[in-house]
Amino acid sequence: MFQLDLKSGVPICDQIVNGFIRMKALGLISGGDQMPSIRSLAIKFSINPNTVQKAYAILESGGIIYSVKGRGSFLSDDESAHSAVISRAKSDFRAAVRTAHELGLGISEITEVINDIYKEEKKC
Amino acid sequence: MFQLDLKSGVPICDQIVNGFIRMKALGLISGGDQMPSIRSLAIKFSINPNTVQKAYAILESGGIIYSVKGRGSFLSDDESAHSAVISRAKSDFRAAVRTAHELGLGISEITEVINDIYKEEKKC
DNA sequence: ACAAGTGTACTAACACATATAGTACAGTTA
DNA sequence: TAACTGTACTATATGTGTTAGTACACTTGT
Repeated sequence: MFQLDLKSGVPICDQIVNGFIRMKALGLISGGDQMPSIRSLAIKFSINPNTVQKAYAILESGGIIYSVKGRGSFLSDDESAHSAVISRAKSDFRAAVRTAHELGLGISEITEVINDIYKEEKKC
Repeated sequence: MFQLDLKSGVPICDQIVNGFIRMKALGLISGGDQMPSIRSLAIKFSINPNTVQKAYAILESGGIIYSVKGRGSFLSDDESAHSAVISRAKSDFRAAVRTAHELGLGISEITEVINDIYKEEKKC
């Protein structure tokens, strides 16, 4: 399970959303798996249930999970929903690159950062 | 001179800060150059002078510019201040890459975005 | 049937950041 | 002196994020 950084400035609900997407991407969870209940996750993270609910609502609006009243929330089998979220992440990343470009970062410095973080994949 | 996107969600003061840093990086302005006055820039962009003042305060706190009461604001000669800001931008970009990596974006998708935005530089 | 757990849907309040509006003061320059 | 400059306030409005509390409908296990 992922962790939260309450003082990072990143909205908690976004951290929860990204946490589950990351777990899906890493194969730690897969389609059909039951999500933690809203209340239990709120207790675990010592945050408000409404915040978890908001995160789950975001995940459900994106088709990443589906919820059944009285039963719980489950990870969707729909791979296209997951890839759509990845597409949105790509869009966010594009904005970050654009900002870096505007501030004068050269392509060499950019690729340096990329290679640093993706070094494991490059070895393959 | 750069332009503002009032509906981008990016704070206006940040856009102003980044705009001048970008101009410095591109060589459009250099150390000792006089900055536009707070009021004139506010009129030019049709925004509140306080917003410009906040942007200038950020730039001054970072050593990018210095202000003289009654005379105006001027671009600093201190290159280390500018490089420090670039360093911070690099750090922010690193965080964005890390997020993209965590969400499962492959290096091919990453490089695709990079090449798209830096295409002009690649031609050189 | 009952209790416990589940998602869902509200309203209210608070904190914070952003931006606007207006005013005032101190210093410089022509 | 007039017009410009930066600086420093207060106040207001807006939007977002979070917390708090309540209520309802549904499912599951006993």
